[in-house]
Amino acid sequence: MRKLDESLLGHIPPFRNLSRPEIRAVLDLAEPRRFAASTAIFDEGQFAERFYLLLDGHIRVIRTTEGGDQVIALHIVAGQLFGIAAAIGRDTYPATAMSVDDCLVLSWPTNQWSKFIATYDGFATESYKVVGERMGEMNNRLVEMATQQVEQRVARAVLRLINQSGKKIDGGIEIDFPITRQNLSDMTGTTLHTVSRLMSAWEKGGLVKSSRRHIVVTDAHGLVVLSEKSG
Amino acid sequence: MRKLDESLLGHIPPFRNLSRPEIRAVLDLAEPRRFAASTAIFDEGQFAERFYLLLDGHIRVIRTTEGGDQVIALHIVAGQLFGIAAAIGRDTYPATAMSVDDCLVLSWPTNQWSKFIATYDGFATESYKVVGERMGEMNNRLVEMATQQVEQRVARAVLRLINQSGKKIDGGIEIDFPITRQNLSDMTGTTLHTVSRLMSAWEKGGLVKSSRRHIVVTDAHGLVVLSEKSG
DNA sequence: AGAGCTCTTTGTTCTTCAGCAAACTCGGGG
DNA sequence: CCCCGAGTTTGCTGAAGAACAAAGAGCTCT
Repeated sequence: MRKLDESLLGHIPPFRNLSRPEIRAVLDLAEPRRFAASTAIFDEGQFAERFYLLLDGHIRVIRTTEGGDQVIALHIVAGQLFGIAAAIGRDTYPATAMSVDDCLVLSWPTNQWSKFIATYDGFATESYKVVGERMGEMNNRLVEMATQQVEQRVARAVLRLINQSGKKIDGGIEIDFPITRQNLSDMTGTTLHTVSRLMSAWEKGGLVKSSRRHIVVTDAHGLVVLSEKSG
Repeated sequence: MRKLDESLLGHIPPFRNLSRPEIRAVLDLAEPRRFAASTAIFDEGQFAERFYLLLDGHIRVIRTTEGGDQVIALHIVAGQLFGIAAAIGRDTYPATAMSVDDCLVLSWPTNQWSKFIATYDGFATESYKVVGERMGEMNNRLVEMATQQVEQRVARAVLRLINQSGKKIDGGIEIDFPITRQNLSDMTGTTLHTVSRLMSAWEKGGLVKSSRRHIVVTDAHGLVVLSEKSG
């Protein structure tokens, strides 16, 4: 296997403060791997053998209920750690990680976690910041779910997606990975039918443009206004 | 001020592995304080100057929306750390902490956090476990909010409360702190009216007994069955 | 090019639960 | 001891959105 290049990690927050030789050491322990779209990287409840860094692509973190309902807890974008059960004192993964598109990931054995934390300057801080951000996001979503109507929730979900991984194109901002109405409904606790109706209405109102598994927001401000409309 | 007794901390998880002199050192840095019922200990967004340990009483962690809606994110029971913004790389509190009943708390300056983590054996591990547990609980609630009906959600909320701080009395398990229908509705994203109706129905069905700000679960198993009823 | 997916749209019906309204009850403070 | 306020109950109405149903539209694989 070809050696991984050090420039891969140099600019990624948890590794930003590391010296060249340190990055080399980290990379030598890493296992790189490609996942095709819609592949499970690990499953909820599984023993957390490794922790991961997403280098390229998008990952969905999913929980499934006994009843078979799916809830998308969050999306991971390139440059983020995931599967870091160890960071929160767990030894199993709390949710399933599924590749959305083609993904390139690095992973390390979980037993290296405490070494990384102890050894590498800034790694602990940045990792816990990631935990904090995810917690904050979940918290916000909890509040939304408890207080907002479906239309507001879906609008916010779309806005969150374009903030996290929107790509500016002419005529708007596009979500740069495939996403279905069903996915959006799994993020907001509604049905694909309702999402479809909302999207149609928004499209008529000139807020978005969408095609199969693809969404472009043409009037982000309008969506924000909508998402703040008091129920 | 009278010196705090070492037995206070000896059995509390994050401090369990500490030696006598270490506990002494920790206690000497702590500021003990009593809060009357329904007092804010800190507010959402405020600079996280200190972190806390609840020695006695119950605390509600609350988020308030611009629209004035309240959402109860979680309850803290005696023996738990709270206000540990530092653990998740934040410098402000993500939510408001409000005493439910009379509370006795210890607190330390946040700048001691990293010292505690670095110095005291087991403190880091246990603290991150706490973060993990809360994250898990929030995650579960998110899934519930997205997939379950009101009755199931309220049933689960009550069950969670008796698990966390239920007291066995004859004839059932009581929630050992004051709680209103409004509170329960703030935990489940519904209205006090709906909760009231549910409680009345449950009382008729022999599942609970309740009076003003006080709930006793007389048939926990029945509630579990109810909470699992597929929507 | 066609078959067969998966994804999307749109219509109709039905349920759940929020909103509004008003009365009642408990408990504590003046 | 009575008043007042916080907490609770209950009835009624209406709206949001889920469920059910069915058809249409792109992609992809032979």
